[in-house]
Amino acid sequence: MPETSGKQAASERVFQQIDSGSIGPQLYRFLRESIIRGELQPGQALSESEVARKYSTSRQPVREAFIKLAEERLVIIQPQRGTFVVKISVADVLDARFVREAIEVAVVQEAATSALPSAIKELRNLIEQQKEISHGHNVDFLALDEEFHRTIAFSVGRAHAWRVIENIKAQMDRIRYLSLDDATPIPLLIDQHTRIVDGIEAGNPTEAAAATRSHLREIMVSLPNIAARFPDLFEPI
Amino acid sequence: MPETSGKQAASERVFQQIDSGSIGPQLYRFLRESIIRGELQPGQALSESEVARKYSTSRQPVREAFIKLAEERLVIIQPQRGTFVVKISVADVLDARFVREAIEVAVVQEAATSALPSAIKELRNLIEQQKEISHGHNVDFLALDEEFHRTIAFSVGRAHAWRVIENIKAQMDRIRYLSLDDATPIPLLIDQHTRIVDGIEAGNPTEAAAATRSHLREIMVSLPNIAARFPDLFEPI
DNA sequence: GGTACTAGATTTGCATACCAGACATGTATG
DNA sequence: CATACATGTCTGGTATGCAAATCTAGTACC
Repeated sequence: MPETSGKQAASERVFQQIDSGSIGPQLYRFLRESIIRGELQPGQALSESEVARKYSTSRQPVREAFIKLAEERLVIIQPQRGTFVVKISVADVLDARFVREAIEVAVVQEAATSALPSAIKELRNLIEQQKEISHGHNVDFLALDEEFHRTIAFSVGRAHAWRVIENIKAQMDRIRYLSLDDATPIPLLIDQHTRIVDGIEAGNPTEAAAATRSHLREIMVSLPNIAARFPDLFEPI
Repeated sequence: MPETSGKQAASERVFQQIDSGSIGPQLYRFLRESIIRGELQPGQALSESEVARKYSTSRQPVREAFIKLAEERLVIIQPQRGTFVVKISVADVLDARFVREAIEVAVVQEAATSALPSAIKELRNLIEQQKEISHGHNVDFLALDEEFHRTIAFSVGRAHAWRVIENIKAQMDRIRYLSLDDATPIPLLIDQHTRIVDGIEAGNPTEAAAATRSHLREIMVSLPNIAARFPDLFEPI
């Protein structure tokens, strides 16, 4: 214990990446990513004190992180029993998808009526980057895909709408990480991205919306397969 | 201090209404309502220890409530400075309205294609109740209005979508409480509700969506007036 | 062998103690 | 008079201790 006070040297912590701010939110982001990536298995127990020990902090920030995760339905806190990574619920995924489609379609329609040329250029640029992803690096595609959707929202000043989507999206992302290999082929997704930008550039909200809808419905194709392949990770229906 | 242990008799607490669960979430709901109703003024400081004393609890649950309120942008936590009720931001209200419209239009469209007769009956019933509200009891109308919208969502199994709306709605509700007297006349709002249900019953998603959109845009009419009338309660642009 | 019970270990919720940073105020200094 | 500075008091962030509920293991008993 070389530290004189409670505050730990930030660089000692495993989860300290480029994160800033106080420990609670940092832990939240770290655990959230771990759950989404499947590194923390559905059903697994997460005790406050255990996590606190592991990351050299106290129970307090851990507790705050747990509460946030519980609001997103990524963990469930059972008082006096324990906190557990929730199994993936098909219903939750579909609920999240529904809300995401509703918001994102509205955003894209706005973009189709008012996006600046610079934004369209940025989107085309992102699509080019997506094309350059080597076969098998599907994780990299996920990041670029997220950036693509976020860029659309920000291009019309809908940062708040994106924040709502971002929260909700966690449930969908768990599926995407599970289906890294047998999901919709990347070239097809890139085509869909292209259609979206085409609709935006053409100033055609209807077309852009339709393209966004079919793009966001791809997950409904892979979902049943994934649920069948990993029954242990899913909530029984 | 007649209590032997830390746990207080629940009935002693002011905010104990019909609330259940642990103290943190209860406090959250209570403070949230207080802010929405304007009983806690925008700009007002809320110290953790002060609130804890006032409601005979410790700082811990208060802290959890503050964090939740901060996520909804109802308060802002400034470390080592204080926590303050945020002034109403016109941009935040419009952001919330945009997302709400997107989600709720999607829900209503679903309702128009698959709502059961029993749900339609319930909605008509709610409209009748709204008509019976005596002049000047606008607060009662707010409750029935909320129930109307929630009923539509639940009638098509979109509880999750409603939960998202509910969170976001806080920003809009602050305006509605400020504009209790000079807002859109209640009979007009009831007409709009009727149009929505008509569209649903007719199985006409387009009509139901259009009615919902215009209904949810009413706030944009009153917003500038309110912002002009209560400049102190609003974030300077 | 099976069942009821008890003791211990864990769990989260809540309370309390301590810390560093921000701020207001009063004072000394130019 | 103005400015720099010391200081006391507030804040939220963190650490820790305690209580109640729950689960587990083992044991005694039938």
